[in-house]
Amino acid sequence: MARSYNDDTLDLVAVRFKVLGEPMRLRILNALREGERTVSELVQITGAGQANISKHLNLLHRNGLVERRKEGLNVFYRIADAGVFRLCDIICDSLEADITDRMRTLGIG
Amino acid sequence: MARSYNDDTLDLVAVRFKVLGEPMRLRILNALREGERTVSELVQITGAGQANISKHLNLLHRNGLVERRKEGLNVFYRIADAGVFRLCDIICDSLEADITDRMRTLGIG
DNA sequence: CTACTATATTACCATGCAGGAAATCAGCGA
DNA sequence: TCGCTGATTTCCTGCATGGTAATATAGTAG
Repeated sequence: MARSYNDDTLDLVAVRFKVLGEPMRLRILNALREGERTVSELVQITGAGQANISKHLNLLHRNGLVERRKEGLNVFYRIADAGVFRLCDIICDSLEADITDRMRTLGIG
Repeated sequence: MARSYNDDTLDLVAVRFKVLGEPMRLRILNALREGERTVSELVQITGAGQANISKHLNLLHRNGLVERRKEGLNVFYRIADAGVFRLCDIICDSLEADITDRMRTLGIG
């Protein structure tokens, strides 16, 4: 608790938040939740273009969120930092609390 | 644990990540850590322009991250969701682990 | 009323970036 | 070698958004 944040640290934290602030990247990470996947599999799962997925994976990799493993023609990606899902859970809790609050404010709850 | 994420949920989570993925907004939140502040105070603390801070505060407010209180000419903002700092702490831990890993890879550690 | 202050809003510019198409690279088999 | 496939990279376009200056709004004091 009570960790101190200087501007440089906040910049780094912001970068990571920004990386996670893209629906397609979250879908990719979510698809990797149960284990590693090839790029093609991720393309099929997400329905996005192959170049698009590749670029997102590159970004995720550069930011230490996924790891890669080459095997023949295929490249397998996997979650490098499971803490991501903890972040998502916290946000979901917060979102739910937010909705509950708004409903209470509106007198629905 | 093992919360399920559908696409709609991921979209909402991404929005929140995106809101937090801006250094200036993190600086604002960080400045609010010890208590409420007026817009002017935040302008002075962050060194940013007044319109800029106002817009960021508006966005933070719309997304349920800060609350406002009017008192005369001043508007006081405060943290609405302290979970934000938990998120930052998790990311910082992750960043530190990442750096440690890279140093080990380089044979420094 | 006017004048002043604190916020908010609008208009505009510049940058960043997601997405797609096409070219390129890499690895395998014939 | 050529051909095929998976993946990456490059180029381009359109949209979103951070920053700033100017304007507008709200609240206070005189």
